[in-house]
Amino acid sequence: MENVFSCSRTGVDYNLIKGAKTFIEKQDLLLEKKAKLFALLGNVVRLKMVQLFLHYEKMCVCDLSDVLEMNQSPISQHLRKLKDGGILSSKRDGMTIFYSVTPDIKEDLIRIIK
Amino acid sequence: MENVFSCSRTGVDYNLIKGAKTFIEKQDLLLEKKAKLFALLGNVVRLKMVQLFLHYEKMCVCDLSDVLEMNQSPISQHLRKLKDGGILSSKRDGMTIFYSVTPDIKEDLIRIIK
DNA sequence: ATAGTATATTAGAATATATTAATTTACTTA
DNA sequence: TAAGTAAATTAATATATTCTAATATACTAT
Repeated sequence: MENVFSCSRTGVDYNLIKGAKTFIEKQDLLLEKKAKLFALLGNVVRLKMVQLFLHYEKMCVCDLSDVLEMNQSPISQHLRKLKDGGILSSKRDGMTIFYSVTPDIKEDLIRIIK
Repeated sequence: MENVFSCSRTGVDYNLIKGAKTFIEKQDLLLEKKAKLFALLGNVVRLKMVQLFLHYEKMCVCDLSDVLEMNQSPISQHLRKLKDGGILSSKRDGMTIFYSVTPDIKEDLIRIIK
């Protein structure tokens, strides 16, 4: 069997390596999912949006456009990403579409953003 | 004075908009900092690394290379980013450089990653 | 129906990110 | 001191991200 370890260093506990491999592989899907959430929050515009939603309950594209002083297009695009990621939900009210934090994830967001 | 609001919708509380603007501007630097942290955790390789460090205390480049089955170069590059971001610290021990979570940030990481 | 408005989408350009491959650095140890 | 090893760096490529600008869609309200 060929050597699957990268370095020829001594004093390494190969069982520990194997254990760590199993440990991290078991969480693969979960960590992938979490990484996606963090990536969404890793853009300062989206993080500001989420922070606003945590304090103002609901806002429309125009509101965010005014508050963040950005064009409507990128606001819409960020909102879609947040919606696709399950962070936001939307609901039409007359001519306006209001976004708000998806209830399921609200507590997680508060804990994460603190 | 020209109209600084993006939509000509009615029934909007402009004081609320201004309030939200102030609210978010006050947190600008903090949110920028947090977004950087989330961006670091937003890559699944780095997230796995951090998760490993939270459970195994310290690891070297070779360990991570073996556990994550990746070449040494990208491991080193991710480690540098995590170090630059204040998440990891390093310490040489003989021929090996061990990385570990910076104590200051450990509790935050546990809370965030959960 | 028609006009108007809020929002969504698309294409394109600029920038950022992540990996590979090769090389260099910095240290250890014989 | 010289050879060897772990780790860091660099350059190049591929891919992803974010914004702008233009256009399309979906609804409202007259």
